[in-house]
Amino acid sequence: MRLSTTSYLVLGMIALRGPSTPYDLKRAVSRSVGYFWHFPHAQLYSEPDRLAEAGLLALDTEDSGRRRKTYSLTGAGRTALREWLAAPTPEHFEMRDVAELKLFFNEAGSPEDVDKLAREQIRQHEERIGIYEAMVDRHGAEGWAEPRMITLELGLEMEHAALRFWTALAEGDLDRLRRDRAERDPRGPI
Amino acid sequence: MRLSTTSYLVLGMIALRGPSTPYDLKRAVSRSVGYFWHFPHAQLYSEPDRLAEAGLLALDTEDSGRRRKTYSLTGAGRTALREWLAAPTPEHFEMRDVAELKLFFNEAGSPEDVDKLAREQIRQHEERIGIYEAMVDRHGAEGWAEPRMITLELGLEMEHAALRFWTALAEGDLDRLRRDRAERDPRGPI
DNA sequence: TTTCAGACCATACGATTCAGACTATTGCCC
DNA sequence: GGGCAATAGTCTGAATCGTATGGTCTGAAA
Repeated sequence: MRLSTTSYLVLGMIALRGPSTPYDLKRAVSRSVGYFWHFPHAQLYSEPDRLAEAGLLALDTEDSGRRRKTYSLTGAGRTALREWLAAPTPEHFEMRDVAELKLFFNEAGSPEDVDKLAREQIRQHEERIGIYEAMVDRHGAEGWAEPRMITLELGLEMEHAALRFWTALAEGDLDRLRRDRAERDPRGPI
Repeated sequence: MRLSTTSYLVLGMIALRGPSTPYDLKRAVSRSVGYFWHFPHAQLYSEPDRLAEAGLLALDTEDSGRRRKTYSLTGAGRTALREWLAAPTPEHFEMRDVAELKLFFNEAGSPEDVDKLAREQIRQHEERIGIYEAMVDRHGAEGWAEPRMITLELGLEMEHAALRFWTALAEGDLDRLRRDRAERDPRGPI
């Protein structure tokens, strides 16, 4: 069976959290990786069944009340996950950013559009930075010891990059952005 | 009819390029927005027909040889595009980054995995920066006058952010990343 | 003149993904 | 025992996806 990113998301989440119900997964995803990659929750209900069929998860069904289904990793599941983690990652990230698309097409619109767009993006990215910082705070100064907090740092770096860009654009000072970048990364182009 | 991001991609591209065949669109996309957002080319063949049906594009079919179909914007099409460009953009960008996912689940793998991942990402982002810089060069120092070059600047800013992160991770110096960021964005959290 | 490579161009299709509406259950407070 | 929020799960039609396949045109080698 072909394993998709969603498959590994499920395997990974169960590896980190221990045995989980689809609802557990849904909540865990929405409070972590869901911030940068959206996975529709319906998949988190159907995917575990596929994985169980393939022998990568073991299923345990409550025999009273809601009959919740709890899935746990099998040896094969853990192996599949480990192999994925160790394998090369050739795909470059994909940045699905509607704002960037609109910016690209701005010639077809009016200049005020760009202005409004930039201000809106600044607000959005500041808000997101606030959320991420709050998460960092909640885990205390020693949070960085926790491996799964590390991605937050990547998220913050990206958010700040976007914020700098839209701010420079709003202030009509893209040249300064370029100069700053050149200064900071002295290795220069390539 | 419900217009998707792909719809606006097609409308926008035709607005920028003038009348185009699906193949034109496919190439234009692959050399521009395709770098940050992947659109499967099959859609660029089917979507124009939907838009033509909705009256947003006009269709002109070659009457010899390949019978290529050329689509151009109608008034309604231009209006739809303008409205989209002027409308708010509530969605936050989505960063589909398999490397980030793997990093999040790294507890389930081995430390060498993270190391390999980081080195690979550094290579990838440096390569991509090279590509973007080459594009900038090709358009000369005055390139920034061209509106559609602006998105490249956002792309570069994001690439450098990712590069800084993975470099810091490889060097085990995430704290420095945080300090640098705090220094650069003195407004602090939020 | 034939043929062949390689670019150009287009469609088809089954599988997966998707949004989001909809339903049902549970625990708890009043 | 009514109301409500949180919990938990299902369904559906539509959109999207990757990929395989199959034409067509140009130019240069043979």
